Amino acid sequence: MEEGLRERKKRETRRRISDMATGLFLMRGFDQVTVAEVARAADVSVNTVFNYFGTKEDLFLDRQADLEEIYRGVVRDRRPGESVADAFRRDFLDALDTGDWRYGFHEGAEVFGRVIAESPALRARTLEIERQVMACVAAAIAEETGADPDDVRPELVAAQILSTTRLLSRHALRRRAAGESPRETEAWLREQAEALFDLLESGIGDYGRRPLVVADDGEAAGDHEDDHVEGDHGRP
Amino acid sequence: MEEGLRERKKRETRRRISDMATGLFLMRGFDQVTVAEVARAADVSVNTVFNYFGTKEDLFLDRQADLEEIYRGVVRDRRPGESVADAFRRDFLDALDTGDWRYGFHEGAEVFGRVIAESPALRARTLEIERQVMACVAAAIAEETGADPDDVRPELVAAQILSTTRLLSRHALRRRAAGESPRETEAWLREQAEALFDLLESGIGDYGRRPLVVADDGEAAGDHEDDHVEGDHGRP
DNA sequence: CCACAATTTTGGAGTGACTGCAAGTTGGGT
DNA sequence: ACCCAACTTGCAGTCACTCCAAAATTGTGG
Repeated sequence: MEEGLRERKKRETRRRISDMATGLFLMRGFDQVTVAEVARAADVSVNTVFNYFGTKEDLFLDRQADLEEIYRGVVRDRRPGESVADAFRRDFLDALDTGDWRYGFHEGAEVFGRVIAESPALRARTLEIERQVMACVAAAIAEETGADPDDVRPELVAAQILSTTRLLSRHALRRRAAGESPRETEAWLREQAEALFDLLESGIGDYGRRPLVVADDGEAAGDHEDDHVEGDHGRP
Repeated sequence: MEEGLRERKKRETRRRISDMATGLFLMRGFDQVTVAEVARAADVSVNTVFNYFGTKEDLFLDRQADLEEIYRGVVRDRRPGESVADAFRRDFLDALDTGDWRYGFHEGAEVFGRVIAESPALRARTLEIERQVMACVAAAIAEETGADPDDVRPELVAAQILSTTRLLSRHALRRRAAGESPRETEAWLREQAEALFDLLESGIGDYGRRPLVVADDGEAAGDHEDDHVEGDHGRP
């Protein structure tokens, strides 16, 4: 059985709902659009929406599976001589070249990012997805290197690499949102990616080290800078 | 003005609500307790609960400000000769000695952890808090080292260090939940903390590196456990 | 073409978090 | 005693989400 009418209609309905939802969210913001509206736009009932998507957030963020598959590939298909960190560095720079969506460089990524940034619910879901992707990458690394089940290092490596790429993506979005041109942002990203991955690979063990002996006249690396701490105890 | 009756009552009410809520959540789980129940237990109206706490999750997770203050101190008060990573390693091991709550080693942490793990809403909020704490630590590092506002390294260092401690805490909770004794878990933690911080400080650049030359005969491709950097993960 | 079963869709009636508003109630200063 | 401000409360409403049973639709065998 290649594909019955039933399967096709289901796929189409799902696609229609997802597209309508994405369009509305991009246009008016996540919190300003109700699920009922999405349902009406897609010409289905609210219950049908929840039949296809577990939560409202899933209407907007439904690429987790793809992401996991891609990252698994990055780990699995790394080249001879490449470490895991090397492979991700290359993948990041490749994605930068091709404008791939996986790190948020695709066309319209700024709008996408803004919508997420403006909605607490979407931010939360994004973090949860990142966590699960991290676990997935850790599992891939563990399997690939044949690490002991009790070995925590695969998780550490995954966390550190993905922290790095996430940091780069976030800053790229912020810069684009602040009006920087794509060219500038890309150049900045390329430079920073090299710097951060270098730091990542060689270790942060010396970062911010206090000088053992206090020079009485000049100031050595990483010194005082105490005006007053800007108190930000507030809750969100 | 020292403290009027009004202030005292407010403080007491807030405390009563928080305590009642925590007690109920620990006993029956977060999702099994409604805000209305908390309100009834604290002898206030539902609106009053939301007057003190912005969301239901905040009833359970209200230590973010404390956490930020502590971590700021760890960065600011690191000793001569200590790097940021060193300071956090020391803080982690100190907390392990004193059974401090900040990394989840305090009495009853398992129940606490289980309640969080079982509620998607609480998990999400936890991630958001971790993100904000990370930003706070990054800011502290940037200020302390006098880093350029465009320098991304403080954020990277903060992310990596906190990823490490989070990883350790999470595994500790899982082990305790799986029935391991406090003594065993503590010993495991001490060992792993040293190993992970060592890896963190010296860099993960070689982790999982594929061999450059492939022996052509047989199957020496690269799915054996000898293709990752050696390191002892001797367990007790 | 006609049952008949399996699956999908839908409406309706909840639940629970959270908001806004207008009316109490209380504490502090005069 | 009086008043203002802050705090509390009840009430009505929105919205995401769930449960359930009744249609509507599709696939299958006669």
